[in-house]
Amino acid sequence: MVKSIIDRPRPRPGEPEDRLVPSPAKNRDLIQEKRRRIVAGATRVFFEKGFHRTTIREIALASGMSMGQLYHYISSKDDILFLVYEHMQALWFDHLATSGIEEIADPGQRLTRALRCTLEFIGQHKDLFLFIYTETKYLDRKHLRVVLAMDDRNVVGFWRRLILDVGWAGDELEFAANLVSFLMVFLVLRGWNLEHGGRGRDLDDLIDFTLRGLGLLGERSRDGGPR
Amino acid sequence: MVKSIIDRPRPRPGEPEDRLVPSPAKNRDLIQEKRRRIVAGATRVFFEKGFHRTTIREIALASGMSMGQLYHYISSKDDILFLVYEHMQALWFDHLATSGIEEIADPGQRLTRALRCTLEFIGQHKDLFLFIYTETKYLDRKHLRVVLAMDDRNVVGFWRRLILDVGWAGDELEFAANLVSFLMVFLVLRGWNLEHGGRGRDLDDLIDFTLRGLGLLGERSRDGGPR
Amino acid sequence: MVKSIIDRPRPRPGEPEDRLVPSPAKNRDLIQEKRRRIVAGATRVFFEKGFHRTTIREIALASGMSMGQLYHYISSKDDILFLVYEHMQALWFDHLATSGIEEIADPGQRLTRALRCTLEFIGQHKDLFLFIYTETKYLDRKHLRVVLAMDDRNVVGFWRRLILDVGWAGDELEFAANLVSFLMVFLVLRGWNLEHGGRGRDLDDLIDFTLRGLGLLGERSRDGGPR
Amino acid sequence: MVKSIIDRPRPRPGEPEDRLVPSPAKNRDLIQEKRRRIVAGATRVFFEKGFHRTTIREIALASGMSMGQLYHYISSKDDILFLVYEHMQALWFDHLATSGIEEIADPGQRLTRALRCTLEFIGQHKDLFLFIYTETKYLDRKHLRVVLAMDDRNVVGFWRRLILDVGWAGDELEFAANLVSFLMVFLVLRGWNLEHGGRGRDLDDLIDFTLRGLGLLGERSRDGGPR
DNA sequence: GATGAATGAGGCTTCATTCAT
DNA sequence: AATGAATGAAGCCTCATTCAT
Repeated sequence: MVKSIIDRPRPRPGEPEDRLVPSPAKNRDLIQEKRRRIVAGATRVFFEKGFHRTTIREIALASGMSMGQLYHYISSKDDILFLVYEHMQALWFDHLATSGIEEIADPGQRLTRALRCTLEFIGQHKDLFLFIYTETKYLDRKHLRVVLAMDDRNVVGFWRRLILDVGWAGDELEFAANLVSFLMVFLVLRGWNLEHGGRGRDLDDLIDFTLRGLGLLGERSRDGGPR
Repeated sequence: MVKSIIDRPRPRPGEPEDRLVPSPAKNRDLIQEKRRRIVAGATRVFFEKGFHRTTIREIALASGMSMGQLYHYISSKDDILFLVYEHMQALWFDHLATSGIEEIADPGQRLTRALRCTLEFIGQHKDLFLFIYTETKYLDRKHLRVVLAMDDRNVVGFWRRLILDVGWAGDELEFAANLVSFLMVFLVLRGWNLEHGGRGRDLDDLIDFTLRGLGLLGERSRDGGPR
Repeated sequence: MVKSIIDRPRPRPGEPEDRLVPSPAKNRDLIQEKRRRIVAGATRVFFEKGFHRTTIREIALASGMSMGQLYHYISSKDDILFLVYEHMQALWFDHLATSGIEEIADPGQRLTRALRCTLEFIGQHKDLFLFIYTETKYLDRKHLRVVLAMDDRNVVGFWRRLILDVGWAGDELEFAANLVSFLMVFLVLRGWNLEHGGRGRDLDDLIDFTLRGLGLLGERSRDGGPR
Repeated sequence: MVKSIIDRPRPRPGEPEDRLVPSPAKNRDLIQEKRRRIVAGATRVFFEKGFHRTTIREIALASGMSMGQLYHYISSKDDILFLVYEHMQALWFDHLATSGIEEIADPGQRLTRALRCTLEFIGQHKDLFLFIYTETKYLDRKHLRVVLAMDDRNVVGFWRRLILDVGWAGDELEFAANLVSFLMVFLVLRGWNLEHGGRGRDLDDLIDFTLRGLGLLGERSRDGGPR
């Protein structure tokens, strides 16, 4: 069961990534290493100027590569957006994998913990999420299809399983899993006008709201509930 | 009190819009009329290709204007994005104003009605909201500042007042109002993977979830609650 | 002889100006009045932004006219440049005419006085001269020909006559008259790096230099010479 | 002392030119070579139509480059104007450097020789000087500041030193150096109405006039004087 | 005579991608 | 495998002039 919750999607040879982000390079490890640098460099500039306003030249510079080299490991600007997305998911899964969620026996507590764990992670990568959630739609059709599938399988799927465990069923499961997935980025996407209060509270409040919305927390109170 | 809930923000002479979207044209009515056409034309093409991929030439064509004429009534591509945003808010306020919300005496029922009313409106303008919520960040700093202020005052402010009426207070009010505002676009932003089920249910489910999350609905049940 | 020195060139009906700057308007006085306003408005904006960077719209605004009205009294942007030039010459001649130069019997003193008088005038209209001496070349061929002819007849001609009176002759006369004409704008065209010293001296120094260059002042000394 | 008179200002790495005319190109030699071609091509078309009426496309064509390539080596149209200016100064200094001026021991003869040498040079590059002296003012503030500084340092500075050597001093030095600098372009800027006479004479006449104006030539005579 | 909205060609600049070295 | 120079199609915006009212 553990495996079914956190199932980090590493692309394997011959798998989607290869078809989506083709490269003439032979050495698979080198490709991985270079792409890591590309993602690292690209995000840095993307966060400042957004996807459209960032030029390939700037990405190459930030990645410490020449433009020729860059195009040796990717084949279009869109590819980079896709790699960033993939990178985000990998990071998230790694975070979850080391959080001990899987060892929690009680479904309610496991869900609560997953929420907190995810929110903490997102809070640590605000820029990344802000970026992804506003730029993803600009992927070309080909990449977009895959990203949406990844999101449904990995992210929504993750919540689907956890919610299923607390006893949900039917059509509403799909609804609930998507909604939770959506709520997780609330603080980041709306963060700008929540600056005033105690940061810590927001996180608890959001978890409470989510659980209560799901009907897992009786009445409004920040002290009670299965944590 | 009625007035304080729905307070449609029409720009007056000398008001923000004039400074933000300057035009050499003298006739204010003509400006309004032409800008209406620009917004209508622009949204049509924006929905298809997104802001960045849409050219000014296409906008002019879709608006039935020459490029020169277009630039007689706006002064940059960003202006158009801003006008679209403004248009959305005006539409929303008009919708609320004719919905009879203000006549509902009970605060809980009024909130519920406002939620439904807003969701219906957003549902009728999916393209518009999908577009706005992913492109707004690309406004230049000048326009962005105003848009965020408008959102806080008009949209968040609307929920703030309604939530206040049901007995909330303190820091959480801000949190709650923003969260509700955020939830309203859930169906639109995530709509793509909720296609399967009965469409009608989603709306009710989201209202329930929201009210329950706010602690205004006792237990999970799709039959109960103040509708 | 007096007349031959200062011969203010007022265009008469059917004269050059009419052919060069056509207008459908009938009332000659009205044309004059409107054009005065155009020149006044245009120079104001020209001085700030230069000819090319100033738009017709700005000129209309600065002249307190509509664009339609503007084009009723001129027929191209170049026309305005031409009118400005003409205006400058008219101003200069008026200045000379009221300076009493003509009454000075001694040719040397008359020349000296004319130099000073011109320099003072130019000093009072720095912007105008700076503008004219860098933009004139942008006149279209038709206007340019006339402007050059006017300059040769009125400005160079003015110096030609004065220099002739002090006893010059031959080919050198042409050379000298042109050179003096050229020297008069030195302070304005180069003024920027002569800011330090006493402004008053520059004027005297330039007169001395000119007279000495012409061989009309024995040795270098700012005290001697026919003033 | 020799060195202090003709000090051709070649831009070095990290020097002004780099900041003023940025380029993404790496190879410095290639930049030099390409810019040489740009200047050569640009001047050819500038001379015909002036700066404002010449399009970037025409410059690219005349330089034998694509527009993309052109913008690889400059970053705005103004840059080109600046490069032309710089080119003119480099040419002039080269001309002076090979003229043997520095070997002339007598200050008066050295000055006279410098005047002639400069006039000959200007005469050989009429178009260039005519162009530069009427377009410089259209440089944007950033470039203009540098151009004026260059002129003051290189051109005016050159005359300043020569005049100093013949025994001038004080405030008048500045005045005299600027005036001489100004007089050098007289023939070019006014050339159009000196076409008739013997061309050769003009040059001598101007030198005489200048020296006499400076008080270095006793009386008016075209035979005497230190040549 | 007056108004100012409308035209539309053309200006400068950018940049993802390719390819010779 | 690596480099970075080269391409050229668009992109956004301007503005002198005309013309319907």
